[in-house]
Amino acid sequence: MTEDHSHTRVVVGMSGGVDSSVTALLLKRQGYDVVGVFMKNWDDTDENGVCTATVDYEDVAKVASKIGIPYFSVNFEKEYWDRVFTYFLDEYKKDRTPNPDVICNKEIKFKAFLDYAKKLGADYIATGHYADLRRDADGNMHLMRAKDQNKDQTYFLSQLDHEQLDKVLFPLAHYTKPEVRQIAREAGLATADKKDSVGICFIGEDGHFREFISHYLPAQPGKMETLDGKVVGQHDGLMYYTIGQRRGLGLGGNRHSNAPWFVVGKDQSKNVLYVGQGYHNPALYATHLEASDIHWVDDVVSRYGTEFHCTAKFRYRQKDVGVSVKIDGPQVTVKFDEPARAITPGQAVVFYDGQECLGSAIIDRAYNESKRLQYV
RNA sequence: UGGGCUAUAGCCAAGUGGUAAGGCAACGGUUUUUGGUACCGUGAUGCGCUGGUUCGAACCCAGCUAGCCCAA
Repeated sequence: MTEDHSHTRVVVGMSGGVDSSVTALLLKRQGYDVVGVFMKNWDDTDENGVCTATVDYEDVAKVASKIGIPYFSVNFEKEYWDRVFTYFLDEYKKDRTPNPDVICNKEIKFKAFLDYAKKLGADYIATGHYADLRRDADGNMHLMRAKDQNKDQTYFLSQLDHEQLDKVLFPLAHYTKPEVRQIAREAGLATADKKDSVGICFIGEDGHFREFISHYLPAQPGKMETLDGKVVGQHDGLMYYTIGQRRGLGLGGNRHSNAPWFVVGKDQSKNVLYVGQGYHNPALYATHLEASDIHWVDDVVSRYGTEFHCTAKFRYRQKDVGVSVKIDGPQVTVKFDEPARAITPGQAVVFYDGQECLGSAIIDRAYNESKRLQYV
């Protein structure tokens, strides 16, 4: 039996990429009243007056026309600047490594955009995220990993709550990326073979990370030292480096070792970047961490109590590992079953119970047994 | 200014007469809705300089230059 969705309005966040294009297509085919909306969150007009968002919006127009849905764009530059970009800069000022996309989803795509869609009379919003949803017997929505485990994006959605998710559809939940592209090709969508976008939306894909931040924050060069205090080079500013980073140090091998160098710590008060050789450098391994800004999709405490075992990942596209969680008010302590590498302040620690994404917190500190690791 | 040692790509470093390994860095690419990581690819017509021996030298010889060590 096919349900009649013709009176259910879904506003699709269309980025001009293949994923959101197919999202709109699938919903249209299912008979929903689909409206495509392009979110403009950043003014990326370059010195030539060309704006890549314009190109993306043109792709949205082509796809929407092909599918046969109305479309338009909405501007969230102000909200994005205030809620995402300001946070982004504040974190870098603290020499931490923020994850703006997690906040963007929380504050813009599933808040500002959701509110906006409601005003348009939307029953749901939909995005091209690879994630799944499951409603339990009590009617509460749960965030689940996508069928395509390789593309699963629940990491970035981990700060949403079930009330937000109640109004969301993820049509790509059970499709793999290759299938999505195939659908797009068969439907003749202009974005079928468009390259996936990567990188922070406001920085672009060309890896101009340093140059970009230098426009907003003053860089303060200093020394690179080994943990035993030997000066081995100069750094361009602590904010440009993240824990576990290899490239960009410019340090070569020496008579003692030809192993690659990695960032193994920072000391903001001394403006020193600590570096060490070897991927498995002991200074990169932690046994537990402390995090704040805890956000649970559902009421985890009533389900598991304040102490429980689950799995977690500390960076996107990393396999999750077993952890013991202890919640203490606004703080959470996460102890790893096995030592974990490059636990970085500012990044999200995302919790899972099997296929379900429970929520996340933002990492503040990492420890190796009783010793706090010097990471900021 | 007596003796000894070493001088090979940005940094380490193989190679001791037959036509320049490898690692690190750097650069390019793949992966990736964060920054990264990982993976793949790219380097010396030349081995401190100048001569010599040899069919042929980074490798042998001489001189020079630089650095290190030991004696003073």
